[in-house]
Order: sequence, then C-alpha cells, then structure tokens
Amino acid sequence: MNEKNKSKIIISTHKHENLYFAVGYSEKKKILRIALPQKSLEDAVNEISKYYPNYQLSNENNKTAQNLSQMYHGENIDFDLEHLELDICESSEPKSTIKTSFERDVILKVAKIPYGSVKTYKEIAKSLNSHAYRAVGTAIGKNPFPIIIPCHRVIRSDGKIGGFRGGTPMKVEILKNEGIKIEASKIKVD
DNA sequence: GATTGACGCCGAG
DNA sequence: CTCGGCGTCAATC
Repeated sequence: MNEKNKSKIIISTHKHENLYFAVGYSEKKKILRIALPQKSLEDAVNEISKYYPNYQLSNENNKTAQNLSQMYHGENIDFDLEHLELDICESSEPKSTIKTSFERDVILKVAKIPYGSVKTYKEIAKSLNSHAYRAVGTAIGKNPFPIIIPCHRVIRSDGKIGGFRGGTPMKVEILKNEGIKIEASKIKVD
C-alpha cells in the first residue's frame, strides 16, 4: 500500500529556533520533496525518508532549506521553480508526487499566486476550465513542495481557510506571516 | 462501477 | 451560525 522508492536521494535540513525544515534532492540536484516544519530533526527527515528510504543526510548548509524557513516566517523570496522536479512521475513513484496532467496544471496555477494574496479552490478550477473543485483540493493536498508552491494561499470560496496537510493552524500562521488578515477563521477582505 | 475527497451552494433550523 | 444534502469530477479501489 505504502509506495516506496528505490532511488537514492540527499536530504538537507535547516533549523530555525525550534523548527526543523528538510529538503530532498535527486542526484541531479532537482528538489523531489519538501517537508513541512517539524519539532525535531528526526521528524523532519522522516517526512522525506518515509517516501524515499534510500537517503543520505547532507551536512552542508543548504540554501533551499534556509529559504524554506524564511518563507515560512513570512519573507517574500523569489524562488526559481527550475529547481523543482515538476515532471509527471510514473505511477510507481511515491505518493504526493505529480502523476497526472491535471495535478500538474493545478500545481502550476498555485505556483503563480503572488505573495500576500489568496485564491479559492473554485478559482483554480475555473482557470483550468473545470468544475472539479474538490479534485483541485485533492491535487493541492498532494503538493510535494509545500510553502515553496504556496498551497497555503488557496482557500475556500466562503472565505474560510480550508484544509492543510500540516493542519489548518499552520496554514493560518503562514498566511498571517505574509500579512493576510484573518478574523473568526475567515480571510478578511477589505 | 463504487467510493472518496484540503470543495460549493442552498435551504432549514 | 451550523448542519445536511446534493452537485460535480478526478483519482483510487
């Protein structure tokens, strides 16, 4: 059931205060997966290694892992998507990789949402000429590059925050760090 | 086919 | 405001 992958990867980490960030690379230096921040190094590494058991930890300071932390804390970093592995993967690849063109299209749309603004699941669907609002949510839920591909900027049409793999409270925190106003669990529009 | 979603909309309480 | 129920469609079983 739990799909694993034999390919060898490198995991780099970064610590900021009590949060640990992790990034998984292929041998070609393409980013395969980003982990949401965790309270321990083990947990952060595990977020990657559970999909890629054949890994090696890197000691070098890693710019992406550092950028990840900065973005989480609300800095507006212009990240080059060229570093991400955005190709459609074989079905034998681990879960939460991009496997269909629909998922890829959704992820690419989300990537274009500017810092400090939000879009709804419905708007994403509409921009793809689709009514599959729920499928958009499901596809975003598989986002292998959370924070860098800003899935936290996608909210519900009624203004509520919506789901998040790291839990809605984390989504709220990231949005607030970006300066978005939230009151009574809803995005405040002015 | 049948079930399951990080959803949307409307109507009832 | 909350809740149920139905709409909708891609992915998965």
